[in-house]
Amino acid sequence: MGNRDKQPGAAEMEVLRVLWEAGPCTVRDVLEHMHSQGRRVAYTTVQTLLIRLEQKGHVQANKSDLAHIFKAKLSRDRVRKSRLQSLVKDFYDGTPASLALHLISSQKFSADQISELHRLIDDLDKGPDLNP
Amino acid sequence: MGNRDKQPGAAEMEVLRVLWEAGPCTVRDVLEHMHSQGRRVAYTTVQTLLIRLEQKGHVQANKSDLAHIFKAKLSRDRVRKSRLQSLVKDFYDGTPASLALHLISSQKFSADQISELHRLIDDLDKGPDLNP
DNA sequence: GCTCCCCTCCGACTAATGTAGTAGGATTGC
DNA sequence: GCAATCCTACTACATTAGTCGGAGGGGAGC
Repeated sequence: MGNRDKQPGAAEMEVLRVLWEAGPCTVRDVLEHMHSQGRRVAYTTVQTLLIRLEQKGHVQANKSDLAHIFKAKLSRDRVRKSRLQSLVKDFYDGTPASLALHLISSQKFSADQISELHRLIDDLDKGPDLNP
Repeated sequence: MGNRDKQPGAAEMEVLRVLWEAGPCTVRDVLEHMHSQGRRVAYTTVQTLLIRLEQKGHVQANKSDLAHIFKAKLSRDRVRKSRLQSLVKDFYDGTPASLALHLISSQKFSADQISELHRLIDDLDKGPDLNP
């Protein structure tokens, strides 16, 4: 027990998001991205966040240049998966399908989405394991 | 900004879960439920958790008897909704339908679930707003 | 009445998280 | 070569979350 799959905190997530969207960044790059999205935060705050993420192994730092370049090691997909799993575990009986059913029975869909759904479900019928 | 919709922490969630499942409880009730699920924790820890939840308005305390009785005010459904929303906002473009599509295209379903899906989607076709 | 147990109240400590200031080295523009 | 600028490193502080111990009140049983 201990470091199971603890989600990054909110501020750390904001930084990760920038890294995912913009690719490898210096502290200043991240800062500017955040500022341009209206997020008011100090240079050193971003720096601290990046360093902590690095210490946790969620970010990789290239320190060969003066301004270090930080790159996300933890993928967006991994975090998404983990968040999804924890939601499903806590509220949908551990069964992703339950969540799917819940969504479909309670959300509004556009016509496009409905045909997409039809297509997907028909695929499900035919053979769940055809496309790798 | 500030207290938007901050999710309860992990330990608080455990306590809430007991309250949701077992209904109104004393500190000891919650403690015993947790112990019986193998969760090792001290009496006063549970007490603190309950009191903090009360301070946040997530739990209501009836103090007329010697042993106070705590009842969840924050519903499981509300937390579920909030967790779902935040997942969708962060990873599915703000569109629950995207999550639904993703789930359906990436998860395995049982035959039963597939027919359930068919049923639901057909309903979607006919009239999305028929059943209130 | 005395003792024991259970309960609440209060305080406390640690770790994590969010936030940022300051010091001082390196780079660059003149 | 010097000043302005940018960067890192270090330190710090507040808040929140998780954890629990001890003091002291009140009721139950002898």
